[in-house]
Amino acid sequence: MTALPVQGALTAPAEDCLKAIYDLERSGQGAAVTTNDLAHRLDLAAASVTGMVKRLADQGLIDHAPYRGVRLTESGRRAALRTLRRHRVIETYLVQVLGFGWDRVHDEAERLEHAASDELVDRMAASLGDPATDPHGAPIPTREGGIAELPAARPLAELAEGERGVVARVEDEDADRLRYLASLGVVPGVEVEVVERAPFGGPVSLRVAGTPRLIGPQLAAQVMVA
Amino acid sequence: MTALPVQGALTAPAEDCLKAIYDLERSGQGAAVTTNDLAHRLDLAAASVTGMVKRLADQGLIDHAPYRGVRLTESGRRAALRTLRRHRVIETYLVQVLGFGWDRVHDEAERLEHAASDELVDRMAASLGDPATDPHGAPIPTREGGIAELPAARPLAELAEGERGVVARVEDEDADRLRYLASLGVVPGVEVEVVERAPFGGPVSLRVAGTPRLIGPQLAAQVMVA
DNA sequence: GGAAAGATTTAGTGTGACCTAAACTATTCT
DNA sequence: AGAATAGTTTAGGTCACACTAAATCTTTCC
Repeated sequence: MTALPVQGALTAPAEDCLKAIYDLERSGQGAAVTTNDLAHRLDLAAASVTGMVKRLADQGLIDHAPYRGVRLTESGRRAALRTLRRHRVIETYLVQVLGFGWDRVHDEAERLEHAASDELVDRMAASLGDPATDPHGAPIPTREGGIAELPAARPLAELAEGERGVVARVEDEDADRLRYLASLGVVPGVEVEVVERAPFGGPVSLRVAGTPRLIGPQLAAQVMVA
Repeated sequence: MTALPVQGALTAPAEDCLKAIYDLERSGQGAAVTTNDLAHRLDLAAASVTGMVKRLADQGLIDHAPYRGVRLTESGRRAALRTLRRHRVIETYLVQVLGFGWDRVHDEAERLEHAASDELVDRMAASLGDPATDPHGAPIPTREGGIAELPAARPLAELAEGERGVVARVEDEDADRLRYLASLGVVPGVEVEVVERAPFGGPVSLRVAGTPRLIGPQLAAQVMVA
């Protein structure tokens, strides 16, 4: 496209790629992010990622060691955080001000984040009282490019029987799964208690704010509790 | 980019082109819109317009008679009005809810209109009480694709000495000119009276809500009064 | 009516972003 | 260590969107 990005000149695919790298660097501890990981995450052919990576490296946003992986540079990290801030502020605004469903905001924000100016995002944030987290419980980077460490939390899937905690965030972008979790009452802030865990990564039986629920292992891995 | 358009699959440049055609069809009465007009309006080389026109014609959005010009089809008109609605709702929202200046919203809306879903736009419109016009006084197309006729109004530049009226809209997209007009108090709704007109399209001396002002001929041509 | 002027289209380039298929590198397994 | 496997890059193709330069069509003006 060429649909033209707001200003500093990054294209939407480039911003998406940086965001994905940022995210994968966070989860995979310290290891360089591989082409394959990115391809899966972005739903692209690996060869396409190689091309994007080359462009980003040319712009000094990432370091690329061929066949070895990719790492954000300082300026790449800043760009990623700027996009992440946009995304999360927009999500929060859509939910809190415009009444979008928790599970519906992701795609909308995914598009708007590439079109909204920093000023717009700052105004949205200000009108929300500069919230620290988005509706899924993820921290919102500040205007200045800082970001709170993810509050310590373990996946629900790893809690032992009898343990209890409060849902800190839900790390999922799939609307169906989010909707399903929301329908069970599993949203940031509610208290959960693990009643029983099937072995070998089976389903988890729990109490969500008192009522008994059963959720599968994949889902349980996305729900972070503190 | 290919920054990816919201859904039905039109790209941002394509939407911009349709909007421009719609607009030019309105102003030039009945005549087909020429490649050159579009090139000027969109700030592109004429050859680039020919290419875009070909793509739009292939999709049945316009009829193109080579060397003769272009006309919107029914479906092209609908697409143009959808984009126009997005644009004007977004502008209105930015001004009324987020406190943007009247003169600053255009560029922001220009980008957002290609990323915002119909649902988002409808929610914005609803939260504004489904306004009929945008901050510049231009009518906002409805959800259903209708649009009010532009209220009858003449350019300020054509009023005779002694005539008075109310500013209906300001047909300009240039932020500097809008800011200047706003600084003179020339915004939709205010009463103006022509005190004196220099001949041969010279400046116009007027009273804006009582206070004397002087504005040049180009600007006066953009200010529509009823 | 024909030639100059002006508008429009065609031809040929370049870039970003995607793809598949083939070549290559690194790792892992015996 | 060498071969199979898995992951990565290169090669080559496509499409949308821009450009300039060259052809072509229309109109307008004697």
